[in-house]
Amino acid sequence: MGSDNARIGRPRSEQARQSILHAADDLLVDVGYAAMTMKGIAERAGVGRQTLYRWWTTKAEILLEATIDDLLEELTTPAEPDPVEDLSTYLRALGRFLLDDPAGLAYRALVGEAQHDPAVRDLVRTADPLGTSARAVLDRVRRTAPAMPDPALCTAHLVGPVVYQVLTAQTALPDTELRAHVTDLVARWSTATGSA
Amino acid sequence: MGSDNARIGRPRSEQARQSILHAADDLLVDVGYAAMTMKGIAERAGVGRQTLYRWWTTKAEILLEATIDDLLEELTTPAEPDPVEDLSTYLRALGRFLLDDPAGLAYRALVGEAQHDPAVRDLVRTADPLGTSARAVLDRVRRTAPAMPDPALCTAHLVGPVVYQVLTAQTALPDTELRAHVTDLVARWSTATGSA
DNA sequence: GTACAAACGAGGCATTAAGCCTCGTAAGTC
DNA sequence: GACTTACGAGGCTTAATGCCTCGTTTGTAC
Repeated sequence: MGSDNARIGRPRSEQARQSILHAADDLLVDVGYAAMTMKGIAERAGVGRQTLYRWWTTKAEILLEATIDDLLEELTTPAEPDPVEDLSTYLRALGRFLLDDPAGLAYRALVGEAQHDPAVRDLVRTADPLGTSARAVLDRVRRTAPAMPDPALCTAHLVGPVVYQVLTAQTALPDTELRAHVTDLVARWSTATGSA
Repeated sequence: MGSDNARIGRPRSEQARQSILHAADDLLVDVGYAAMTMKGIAERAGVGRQTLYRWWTTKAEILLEATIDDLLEELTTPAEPDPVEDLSTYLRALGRFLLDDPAGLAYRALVGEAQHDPAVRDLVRTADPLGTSARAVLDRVRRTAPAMPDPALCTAHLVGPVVYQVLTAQTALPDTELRAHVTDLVARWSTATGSA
């Protein structure tokens, strides 16, 4: 599908760009990722197909650009003094986001496509919107949790269960489980170590 | 793509079926999931395309059937007396499996496709091979961990971080992190409760 | 304001896979 | 040995991809 040549720049008209990104977003919600086509995006946006191919290589690229701002905004939760509360709030928001929000649907579709297409894998890994949002929360917690390891590992431990549950079961984890999970993590990160 | 009509039964010749399943498996490794086609599978297996459409609806269905046995076998780890050791061994095997094993590659591709196609989502959720394998290990641990909640939740907590890390970063979690994670889980499941 | 160049909408094109259809053939059953 | 069902082969319609060429518009240089 996608070749190697990367497009640089943007459409001349910012309004056209917004039309395209909105068209992609709407199409995803309307027909799903599989039935979403470059042709369909172009038609819904009222632009020529070549305009799409000029600035983007795949529908995944368009979709990521269309949703990344919403994604980062939705996953920015207010700081709370208690670390457990802070992280729980974040995970609750994450679960809701992945299940119900259009941008969450887009993120799931992109992670899915990343399993099929190496170019999309690199794209999502580089943007890493979920990791970025998690890092923001984890940085707040770090003051009270000196034993926190590498942020990437923390992120995986923190969000892994939630993401796994949504990807495989289309379900959110119950609140009590979320709290227990976060409590364990904070305890381990606060004291010297939690294992052998 | 996939309609609603479910195929029942199998090819008349078991040998033909094996050829098809092997062809699907090989094709996945050779060209990746995206470039894998029904046409390609049929040609490599030396069967007519209609034979594929007669018994399966999508390449995902073929792939799942082709790899589910390997998958369950690879993720069956020997019992160990210490629960922490038992679960750690399982998670280590899971990480290796998802990263390196052809059946692990297939599982990732299927989870990816499940984000695009509701039919595949149901298919994978019903088969739930990873959940099945995790349950086997968790059942062994249950004796020493009376406070374990719903197996589905336990599975999400146990394997979530590992799966997330592989899906998003194509990386395994380090051994020390795995142990710390498992230690926390076992501690919580052993005592009355780990949260408020 | 006029000239120029780049991007644009439109749509034609070759290529390819999906999924259905119909052939004639090869198995298994009674 | 007749009947039935699956089979391989491949033709077909439809539709998306990604490239191409047409005018035409639009923003900039003079």
